[in-house]
Amino acid sequence: MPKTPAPLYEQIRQLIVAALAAGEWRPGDALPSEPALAERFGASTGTVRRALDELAAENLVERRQGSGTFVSTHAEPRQQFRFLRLVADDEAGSFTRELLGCRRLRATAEIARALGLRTSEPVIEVRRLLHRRGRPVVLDELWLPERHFEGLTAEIIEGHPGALYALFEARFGVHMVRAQEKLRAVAATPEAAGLLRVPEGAPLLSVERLAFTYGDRPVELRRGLYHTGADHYRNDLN
Amino acid sequence: MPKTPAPLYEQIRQLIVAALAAGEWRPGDALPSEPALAERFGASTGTVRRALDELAAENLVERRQGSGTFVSTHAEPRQQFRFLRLVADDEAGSFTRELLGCRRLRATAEIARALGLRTSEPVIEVRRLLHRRGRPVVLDELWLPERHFEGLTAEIIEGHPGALYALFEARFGVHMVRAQEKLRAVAATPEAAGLLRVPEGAPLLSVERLAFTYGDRPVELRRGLYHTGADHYRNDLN
DNA sequence: GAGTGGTCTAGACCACGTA
DNA sequence: ACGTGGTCTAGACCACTCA
Repeated sequence: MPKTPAPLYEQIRQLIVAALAAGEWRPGDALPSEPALAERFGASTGTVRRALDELAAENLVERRQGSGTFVSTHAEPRQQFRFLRLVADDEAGSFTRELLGCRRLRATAEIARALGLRTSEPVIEVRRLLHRRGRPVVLDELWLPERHFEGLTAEIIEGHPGALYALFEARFGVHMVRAQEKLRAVAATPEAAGLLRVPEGAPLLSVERLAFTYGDRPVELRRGLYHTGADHYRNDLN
Repeated sequence: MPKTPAPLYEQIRQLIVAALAAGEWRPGDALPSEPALAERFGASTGTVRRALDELAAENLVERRQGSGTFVSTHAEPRQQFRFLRLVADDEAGSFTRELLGCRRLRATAEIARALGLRTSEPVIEVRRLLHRRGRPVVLDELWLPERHFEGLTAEIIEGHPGALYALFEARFGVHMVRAQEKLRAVAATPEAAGLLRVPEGAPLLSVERLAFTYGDRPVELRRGLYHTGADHYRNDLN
């Protein structure tokens, strides 16, 4: 039985993703208008429109009536904490960052497997704290393949005012598209307890995140320890 | 400045939701065909189609090519554990249920607030365990407004083979549409520790869920304690 | 074969943002 | 005033399901 080819709007969607991955349009840029894209792909505007709507639903592009269709960017205020689901119980207060360290090391087996690297390939490790109302609530450790983040240092991170993902985008051309998280409750190690100012062994929410760029390529492994005393992780199911 | 009226497809969407809430079509039923609905609402099939597509995206209906559009039901195998995000680290093994109790009581202030009841209105409390590979992994406590679940007893729960939400749907006509969860890491109380067979004070994942039926009416408050030793809570972000 | 949803098109008109 | 995306329509044809 001959397999039905993917519908035209899906093919066009994939072509646009490929163009995004190739950097034809950068985050924040406007895409060509619907008629222009329809011309380029030899389809009707309705079909192109469908492809763009799918991309908008995936948060790869953002549509603005009267203005155009734009490549999503983490630099935008609304996207700032797009992947951070921790909210204060009273919904108030924002985060401040404290960088703990940034160093180069060789991937452990676990990190290599997650990121699709060979063991002992170089990765960059970043550690930091997030505070809310002066109290530490999140201890983040993240690992990045060095080949995509060459030259990342503590100074660069400290010198950037926005979110980490905005920095990655602006400086290394790596845009995070989606992520997968695994949550567990764990007991605070002595080190984590000290940094988060909780008793040793206190329950913490462990959030292991694998983040992907265009084309489902994993480019960041992150492990967060959340102190859920006055904050909680919010999730909407449907 | 005169506010633009909601687009036609959105008005139609809301009319269909109202019909679902009124029970015009029950879970599992087929909706009328697109041309029939277009006739009923005085719109083109394209517009009705858009309304149905939105409802399908919200999981209120399910579309089956060649067959029709059907009201979603938790009785269907794929929907069985639609809201349960706990998966085994090795992705294998399924759950078995053990009912611990079912009793009638008066709503505490917290339960009343969450469910939009007056304090001390009657609610039904259900407690149960979920096991995987013979080990207890989830301790659930849930509270339901009695006025929507009149006559619910342990016998009824034990006599029903499928998921709780399928039972609620079949017996009480209450279909759960979406839910909101708040996650925290907590220390096991003596009782929870005993039931989940972990040491007292061991870290557990607390999952507080508020579930809604058609029209965003909250009809269930649930608190789960998950033992995340060999399982984790999975969440996909985009 | 009849009926359903899925794809694709062409075109009209509207609402919005920008200049 | 112009160009953008948003809504709505009408109709052709395809793919799938089921009797």
